[in-house]
Formats: sequence, structure tokens, C-alpha cells
Amino acid sequence: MKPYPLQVSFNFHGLKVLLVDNNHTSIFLLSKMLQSCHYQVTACTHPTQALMLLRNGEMKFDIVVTEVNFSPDMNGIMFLETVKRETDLPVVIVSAEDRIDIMIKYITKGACAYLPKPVRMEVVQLLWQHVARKEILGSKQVINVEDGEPNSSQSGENKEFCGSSDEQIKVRDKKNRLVWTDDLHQKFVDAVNQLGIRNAVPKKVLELMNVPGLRRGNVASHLQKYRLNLGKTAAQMQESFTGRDTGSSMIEQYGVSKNSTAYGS
DNA sequence: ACATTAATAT
DNA sequence: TATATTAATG
Repeated sequence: MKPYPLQVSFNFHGLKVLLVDNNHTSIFLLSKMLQSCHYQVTACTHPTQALMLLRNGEMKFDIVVTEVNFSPDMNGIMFLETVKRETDLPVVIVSAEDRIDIMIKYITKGACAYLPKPVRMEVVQLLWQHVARKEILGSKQVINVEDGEPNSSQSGENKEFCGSSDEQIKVRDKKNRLVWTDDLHQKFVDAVNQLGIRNAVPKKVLELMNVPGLRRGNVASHLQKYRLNLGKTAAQMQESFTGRDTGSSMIEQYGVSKNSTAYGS
């Protein structure tokens, strides 16, 4: 269980809401309610339109609020699944349907709330909590609990939200995870071999690979796995040895197993 | 301060 | 599982 931050500043004014609803009356109403709560609303009348906005990334959002009575080409569940797959945004479902089994279905699929119509103003007012929950629980700005003093001396000043400032919440796009294709992996292997396994550190491997957009962390992560796999084969080889070797010889054995085919299976 | 990496999270 | 991120360590 993570410790909770004792103090996190959170501006819920101007949180960016992506509103999706193909009913004009309903979308107008919700839009007005949201705006009067000082949310910044972008309204879409069709889910595919909403997905385009999310994907092109030109506009950042803090939360998605969506009706789910869509046209037949995309139902609410599909939309929800797609948004959850591609983003980390909290998704609030709004619907006239109030059957418990339907609601459970949406919650199970990852909706952070299901609001049966009519949606009351006081509920809209509290939507910011879904953004706050995500940010606070996922936050690493944990304030020292022991002395109860906010540790603002270090660079971890409390970050504010989008709000009036131009700062955007970082929304990790799940699609943006690096995929180590055979091609990319081969470049990696070449770079590592060129350096020699014992000198291969992320920064140098990154430089040698010379792949735009590739980050040191990507390489570091991949290098860990690569070494682990080499280590496994080395350990297996070691089983055939009678005695126990010194720790430093483990490094040498990476070299012994360099022709291993264990990786990429 | 910065880089690496073991450990952990998603 | 593959990849990302955190946190300890140098």
C-alpha cells in the first residue's frame, strides 16, 4: 500500500472535458452544465469524431464524458473499450439506461462512473474527482509523512493542472509503447556487440543505434531483459561446472553465451 | 547532478 | 509478457 500524499494541490477549474453525445438537446444541456461548473468543454456528436480528437493529440483532455446511445456503427461499449485501450483518461458514462447489469458492464469495462439520467448539477460539479483520483493515486509527489512537512525544498513543487495555465497533463498514450521489432532489436544487438557486452550501457547503446525518438529509458529497459536472458543461459552453463565462481566471473560468462538464441523466442 | 540498474509496476 | 517507471546506488 502506497503512502498517500498529505498535500496535493489540484485546480479543478478549467479541466478539459471531451463530451460525446449524439443527441443535440442532451449535448447542449450537458455542455451548459459542465461549462457553468467551469470545465472547458469540447463537444462531439459522434464517437468516431471523439476518437479522432483523442488520437490526433492536438487537444489534450483530462476526462471523457459520454452518452452511450450511439448510432449502430459504434456502440457505447466499443467506444469505451477503444478509449481505455488508447488512453489513460477517466471515462464517465451518461445514459438514460439505469439497469444495474448494464451499469456493471460499463464499470467492468473500465468506466470510472456511470451516471443515469437525469444528471444533476451537483454530480457534474464533482466530476473533477475522477481526474484528481487518478492523478493523486498515481502521483509520485509523496510528501514526507513522518514530519508532516511538505517537502517543497526539493524540485517537487506541487504541480497544478491544466486549468487556466497552459500546462497540459501528461496523458500517456498506450499506443505509444515502443515495440522492439526484429529490425530494431538487430540494431540494438549490433550496437551492444560493437561496444562489447560489458561496456554496453544505455547511453552508449542509444548513441550507436542512432534511432530518432528512441529514448535512453527504452534502451535501458531492453538491455535489462537482454542481459537477463544472457544471464539465464550462462547460469545454465554454470550448472555443469563443479565449483562456484566469483561474482565477477558472471560478467565474463555473458560473453561465453553471446551466440545464444534465447532472446526473441 | 547524472547514469545505471535492480526492483517493481502496468 | 513486454515495456515502462521507480528508486536505490554509484
